[in-house]
Amino acid sequence: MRVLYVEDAELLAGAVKHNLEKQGITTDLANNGEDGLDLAVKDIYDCVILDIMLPKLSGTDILKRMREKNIQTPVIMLSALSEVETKVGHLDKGADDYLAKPFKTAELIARIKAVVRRPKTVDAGIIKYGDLALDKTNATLNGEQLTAKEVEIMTEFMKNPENLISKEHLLVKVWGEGNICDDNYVETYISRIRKLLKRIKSHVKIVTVRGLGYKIMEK
Amino acid sequence: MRVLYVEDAELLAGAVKHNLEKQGITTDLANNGEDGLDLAVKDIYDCVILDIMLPKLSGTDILKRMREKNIQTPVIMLSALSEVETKVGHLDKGADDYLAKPFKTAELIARIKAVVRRPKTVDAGIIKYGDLALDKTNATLNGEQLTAKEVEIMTEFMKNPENLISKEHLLVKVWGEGNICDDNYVETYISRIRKLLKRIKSHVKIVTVRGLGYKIMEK
DNA sequence: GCTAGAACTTAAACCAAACTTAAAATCTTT
DNA sequence: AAAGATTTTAAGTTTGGTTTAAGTTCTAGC
Repeated sequence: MRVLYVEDAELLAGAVKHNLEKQGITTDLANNGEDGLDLAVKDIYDCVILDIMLPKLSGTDILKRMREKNIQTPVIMLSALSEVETKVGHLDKGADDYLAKPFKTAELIARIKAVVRRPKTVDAGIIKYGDLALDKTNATLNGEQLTAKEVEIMTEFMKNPENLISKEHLLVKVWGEGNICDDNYVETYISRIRKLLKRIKSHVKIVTVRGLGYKIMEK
Repeated sequence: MRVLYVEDAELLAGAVKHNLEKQGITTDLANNGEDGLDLAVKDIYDCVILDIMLPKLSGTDILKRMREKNIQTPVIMLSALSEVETKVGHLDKGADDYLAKPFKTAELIARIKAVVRRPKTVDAGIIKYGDLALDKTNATLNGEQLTAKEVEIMTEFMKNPENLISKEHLLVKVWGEGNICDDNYVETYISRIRKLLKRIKSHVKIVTVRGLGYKIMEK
């Protein structure tokens, strides 16, 4: 088991690391938010423990960025503040548990185990942009069922939000290199997807850039 | 959302019930362990909240009996004691979360939501979804006898409710890696299972996602 | 404001994927 | 070894995503 602990109080961090490792939990430390986010993104951990008050980037921000990047590692938030609202807020923002400072290492270990033991969300192939969430594994956009081609097109847009994507690019990615290219394929599907976006009342729009292609933007 | 709250301090129980219901969470109350266990066994809840110190049967006992009976409803334990060991112990015995008294209702609500949101634990012999209960040890679905292959297929669906499952996945899981793959195996069985679902008048449907696979959903 | 090319929309046709059914083969049980 | 249950095979049918095509609307440049 391997965890990341992002904490600026170095004395505390060292003590916790020592205690966790006594229990066989390898612990990486970061003493500021930027380094923490960096490690959380680069390396694979079983669990990430985030202090909220941190230099450079708060724990809340790290959590947010991680989930944006689609990293679904379990996260436990730590804070000296015991305000209930904060707790509620974090759990809703994608944290898996919350622990108030000061805490006993035994309790932290229990929480880590509980959180790691939970079955993984099957493989969160979810890409988010604006108010949209594309679930590639389930082929749904905000819960609406999509067809295979619709998924592939939306993937291209959502992987490159606000970036121009040419019809040729879509033809290659979705229909494959070999096939004869007819822009009307793309146009037909764009039309259908726009209808869908309107139906689900999304604020995200597919904008046409005449002669060049399309891009998605928030209204 | 519907929860059961087992608590002998009636004043507290009433207040919590009131606050939960304000948030749209239907709350059943029991003021002793026996009634609590009874309700937990008979009715279907999204979450069960157990005080530990209770007349007749302790919260710990209720938890134990529930898990023995293979009821996998999420459980949150409450206690005035804040000893870490107790917390650790309960989490290891199958509780899903732990909250120390006194607590604020907002915090309880956050925990309930977090715990309900988690994907279901499955290893157990009985898996439930919607109005279906698949008993793997007896090979029955709502009492109807199933064949071995039918059980395995339903297991895959019910372990991942509302999630897309491809034919290839089913072929591997049910027929094994080595075998020659013919989608028609899956199709014939899906057809039979659909007939069965109709016969028992279940609200659960197997939905086809053309080109991608199947998923189960409540009508 | 006119025009031509680009982009959009719609509906119908097509065809591979999915469904159903029943009979043959295989495995189990007595 | 026969009876019964389950699984596999096969063939005919249906369905719906994709393609095709035709008509309409938009937009940039004159």
